[in-house]
Amino acid sequence: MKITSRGRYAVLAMVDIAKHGESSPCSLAHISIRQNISLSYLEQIFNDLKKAELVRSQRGPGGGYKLSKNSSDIRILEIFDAIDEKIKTTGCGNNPKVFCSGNGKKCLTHNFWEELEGVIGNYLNSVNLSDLIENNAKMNIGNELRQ
Amino acid sequence: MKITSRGRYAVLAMVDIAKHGESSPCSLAHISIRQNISLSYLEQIFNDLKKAELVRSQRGPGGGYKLSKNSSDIRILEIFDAIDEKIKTTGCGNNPKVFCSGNGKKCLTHNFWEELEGVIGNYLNSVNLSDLIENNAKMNIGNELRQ
DNA sequence: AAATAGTTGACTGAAATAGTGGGTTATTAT
DNA sequence: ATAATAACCCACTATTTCAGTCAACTATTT
Repeated sequence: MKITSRGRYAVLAMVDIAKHGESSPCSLAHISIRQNISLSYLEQIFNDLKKAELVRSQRGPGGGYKLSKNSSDIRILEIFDAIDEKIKTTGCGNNPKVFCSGNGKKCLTHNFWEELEGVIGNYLNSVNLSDLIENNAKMNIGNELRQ
Repeated sequence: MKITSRGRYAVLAMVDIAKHGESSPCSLAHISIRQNISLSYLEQIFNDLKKAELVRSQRGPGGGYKLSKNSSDIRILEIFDAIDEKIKTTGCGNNPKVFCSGNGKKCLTHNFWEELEGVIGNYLNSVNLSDLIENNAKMNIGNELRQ
């Protein structure tokens, strides 16, 4: 169970932009250098981020990308959705027609995996870009569940 | 971000055994049929589960695997650990020497990914096999975080 | 002795991941 | 105008991981 580089880069690049403020657009070339991410790879990722309208682009010299809304209004889950970083814990992908076992019935663990999916989704939805800049990242949430 | 078949199968097979009770050992052949999992694949998985002492084996006719402790004492996280299903959200694997950026410093998002790792780990640690049999799987935990 | 069932290790096909590379188009500054 | 910049777009590839197969061997029970 791991997060892809694509997912990590997307969030990292968005934080980079958010950190730079609203003043002028950030070029991918700069992000690439600052965060040590391949430029071409960034281009692919930002293609998706733009389609999802999380960023706006500006071409030409001095151009780059800006957030399309306030950093406190962009949740990490939105970024995941934008780049199609799926949270997929079940084997059947939750398609009711071809459930886990293939016989149309949920397997013994299906509900559990769905719950896990919910736990992860809720957390990703509870953190936004400005939280990450403050670097507190809601440090307390995980502990509420500790036994 | 997804769980491998290996991880899903391991938990599913363990639930299968737990469900069958303490009476007689479960053969992998039977689990294979009941849960629709390749036998050879199960063999590999149980090799690890045995090494981690989550199950005990009995060879020969009538043999198979039994849980090594009470089903309520086996947490899902233990199963993940046993088969080396890592929860790996950071890019650097949390090795302090080669942190995210390669320059020894944590990237802007490092702490966030670690927190996510904690959230997932806590959940997996809060559910045991007997919870899954009852199929309630602590249905309420995910909702505590919902906003 | 035969059947059962665990144990072990090597091997393979397919898919996903993580990039690379080259070229095109729009915009700005000189 | 023109040159520089930076977004945009598409095709391709190497590597790794995943999922599963196959074959041979060993221990135990009936």
